[in-house]
Amino acid sequence: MHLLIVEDEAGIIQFLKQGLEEEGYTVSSAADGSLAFEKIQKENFDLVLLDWMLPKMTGLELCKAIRLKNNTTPIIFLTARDTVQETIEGLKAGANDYIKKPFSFDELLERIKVHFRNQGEATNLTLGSVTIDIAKHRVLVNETEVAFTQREFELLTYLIKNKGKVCTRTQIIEDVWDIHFEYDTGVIDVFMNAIRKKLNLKIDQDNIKTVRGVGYIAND
Amino acid sequence: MHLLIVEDEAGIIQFLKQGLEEEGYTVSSAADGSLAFEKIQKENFDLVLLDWMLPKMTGLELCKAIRLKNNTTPIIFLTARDTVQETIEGLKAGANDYIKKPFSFDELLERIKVHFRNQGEATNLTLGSVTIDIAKHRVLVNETEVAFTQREFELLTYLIKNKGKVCTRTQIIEDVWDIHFEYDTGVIDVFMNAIRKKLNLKIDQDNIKTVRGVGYIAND
DNA sequence: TCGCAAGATTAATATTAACTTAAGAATAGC
DNA sequence: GCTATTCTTAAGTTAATATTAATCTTGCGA
Repeated sequence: MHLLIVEDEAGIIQFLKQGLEEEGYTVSSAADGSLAFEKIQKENFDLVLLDWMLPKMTGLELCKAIRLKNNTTPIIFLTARDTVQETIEGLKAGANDYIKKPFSFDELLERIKVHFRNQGEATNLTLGSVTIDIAKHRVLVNETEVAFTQREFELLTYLIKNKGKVCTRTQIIEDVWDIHFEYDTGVIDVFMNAIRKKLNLKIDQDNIKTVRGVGYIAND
Repeated sequence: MHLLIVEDEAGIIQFLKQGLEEEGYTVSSAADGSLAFEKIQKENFDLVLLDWMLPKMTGLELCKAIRLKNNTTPIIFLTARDTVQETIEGLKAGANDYIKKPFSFDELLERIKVHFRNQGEATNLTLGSVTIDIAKHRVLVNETEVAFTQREFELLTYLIKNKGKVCTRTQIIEDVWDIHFEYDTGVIDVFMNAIRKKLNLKIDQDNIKTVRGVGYIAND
């Protein structure tokens, strides 16, 4: 994980850098907004810690600039100002979070972890009595393992990851099969059939419903 | 977007619910932890606002319980306590964010939006007591689901998206049926009829009016 | 107020989408 | 290179939905 600290006070940089590196992060820093902007364009950071007040370009301006480039790297503001209004400005400008100075290092660390937690895959997915262990590539139905082939597994996890949302046939073909052109096929039906059989799901009443003319939807 | 507020003070629920509904969210509430836990198991919420202190089961316990079930719905803590240590506990337990009471409604709103920003547009359309959940491809009339076919669904959402504007028959045939040449047909009537039946709308007084010689218009 | 045209309603027919199965093609493992 | 497994295509079947057409109702102008 590669973090960028944008901050003009060398002492704070030093303090953060040391602590974060001890936690296993790779840490870079930039002393002002324009330097930071260049770095962000060049390298891919996993998260940016951004001081609200900076020389040359304020943190808020930098944040806006980054988002204008359609860059979605998570940004956490470090702000001394705690008026609600300004905080809101930051979030509106596309920041993902903020933390008020003075903050404890532990608190910052937890905040950072929260942002990564959501990105790293959850290792377990569930749908009713079905559990998927992504890491082990296993599917359990009521604690009992059921053998799934690769495609079956991918299709099922896709549906479960999008639990509660309709997955259209087009989306499925794009995201699971990675086919990006108009494509008329019956594969999805075949695999849905296989999955339902293995999970003992009835077509109408159970966890994976077909939405006629659209696609499928999984629900607990 | 469907939010769950877990909070024991009726006044706060009322305040939040009203404000959030005005913003277009669907809002449910639960007065204690165990009730909330049941609801979360049954329904798919897009986000949970969780009071730190609750009767029966504290917010922290509830949060842990939810995450134990591999449920990854975003959780925002509403906390009066602002000691760093406890906040960190919440984040460690799997919460995604917290906000300190007393908070301004705007601040809360921005926080919520931040969580949704990466996920996509709000997916609810409404017309009077009718709600359309695009993501789930469902139509609710007074909280009750009514089955709609693909065409019915498309026609209804088209009318609602153009709420307040007259949709001419030609526009409807073009946009909903995708037919771009002169075409004399009665299909629209048939579908309007079906939709009105399903929504229990009277022709004259209700939300979808006929504009004789032109087309139809939807209005709250 | 009569007649006509637009719209509503209903039933029948046509069309389309999905399910299911089986068989052939591709792939991976030996 | 052979075999077993998995993936894909294809075709038959069924069920759901869309459309047409025919009839009934209503609103509106002459």
